Amino acid sequence: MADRTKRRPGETREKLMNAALTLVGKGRHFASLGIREVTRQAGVVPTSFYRHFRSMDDLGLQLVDELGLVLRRMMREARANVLQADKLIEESVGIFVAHAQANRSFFLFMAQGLAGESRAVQEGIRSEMRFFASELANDLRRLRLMEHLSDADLELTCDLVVRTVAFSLTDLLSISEDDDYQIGQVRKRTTRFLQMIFVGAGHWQSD
Amino acid sequence: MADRTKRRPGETREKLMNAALTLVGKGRHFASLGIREVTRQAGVVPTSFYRHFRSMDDLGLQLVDELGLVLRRMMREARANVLQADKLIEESVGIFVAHAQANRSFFLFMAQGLAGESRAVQEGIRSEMRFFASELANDLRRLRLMEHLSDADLELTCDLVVRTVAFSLTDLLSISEDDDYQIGQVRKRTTRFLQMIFVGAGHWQSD
DNA sequence: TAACGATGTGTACACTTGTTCACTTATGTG
DNA sequence: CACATAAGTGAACAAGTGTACACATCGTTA
Repeated sequence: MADRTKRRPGETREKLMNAALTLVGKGRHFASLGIREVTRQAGVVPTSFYRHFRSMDDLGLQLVDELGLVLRRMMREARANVLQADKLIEESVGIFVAHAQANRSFFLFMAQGLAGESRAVQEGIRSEMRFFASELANDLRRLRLMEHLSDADLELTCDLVVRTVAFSLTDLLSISEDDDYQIGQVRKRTTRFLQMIFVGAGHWQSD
Repeated sequence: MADRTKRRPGETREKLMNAALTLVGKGRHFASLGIREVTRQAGVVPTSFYRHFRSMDDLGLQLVDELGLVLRRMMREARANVLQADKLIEESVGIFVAHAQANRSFFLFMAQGLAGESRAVQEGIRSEMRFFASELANDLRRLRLMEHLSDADLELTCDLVVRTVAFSLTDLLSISEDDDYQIGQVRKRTTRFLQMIFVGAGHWQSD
């Protein structure tokens, strides 16, 4: 009676995940969300939740998986657009900031999850970051950059870069979505951070 | 009838703050704590909460203030113990790790608050980190280190250092309290991060 | 077409939650 | 000492919570 149209499979599942993200985007913390709250936001009856998720933690885990996709899309774009090495850092940061703005709720969820309540979600996000760092290391090798570094030191550098960018994320998410001046400030600052790290890596002696 | 002893002023207030920290230490997220839950943990009747705090956010804010004291104590110890410049990084990281272990719940709360629910708590923690960074910059000036850097670039460097250490915090807090091997790994890794940053700062051209 | 499994719905129940109110008790100052 | 004020208490309430159960509906496959 309530629904007069046919159901697309997995529709409610998406609605629930989007609802959780929406609430996070509105400033709520994921750990404080309840099942009823999410289903209400999704326009779905509470019982439906259990058809798709065992618990809130479970939903969080599945969000981490989707977060992985977002990150991969971002990497692909960066690889396609960054051509010359001298603008590498600046452009990459630009792309990152753009993606963070476009998927605000997702990244908000990621930033929360790093120190979140569910150990599994925490580990999932950490794992995504490790993957990101190792991909970055591959790219640098491919571009014949930082060739004097040992594999371990290159990995160290990339880890530091990813952490720095992730922290900038929290800066970005704590300011207004359309405060272009402040966004520009964060971008400039992040760029300088990375430049300083790469200067350090450039003079690093692997011994 | 329930209490047979005299009351020390501010005792319940402390009990409540400690209760919140205890729960955070047990793996809960601060944003998901409720007033009743905290009072229960503190062994106090729910109504008492309102005698000291307006809301959970309020309690969070007051925790941030105490966090400030912890950080200041840590800085003082670092200043007293770090004598020669060549071991500066290693020893500072050691002191930091020791404090993080000794005040686990406090730092857990700090890590959570950075991407937390309350904007005010978030801003408070950020402000503590800024203060920490500027103190670090003062110390480096006093020790006649990094004299080739402009004030702005020195501040940039210190900010990056503090961020890196703060991120290591989340590594530290996600591993077991008494897994000495892993703790040593985090310490080594953090030390190398900072060394790389300072190599970068050492070769940085302020122009 | 018949039957089945996956998905969505409505109702119900036992708890927990935040907050209020009127009350007792302790503390410190005139 | 008396008294004002701060701190702690217990009962109560309306609202919200997670979860279970039985039932309805859809798409697919036999």
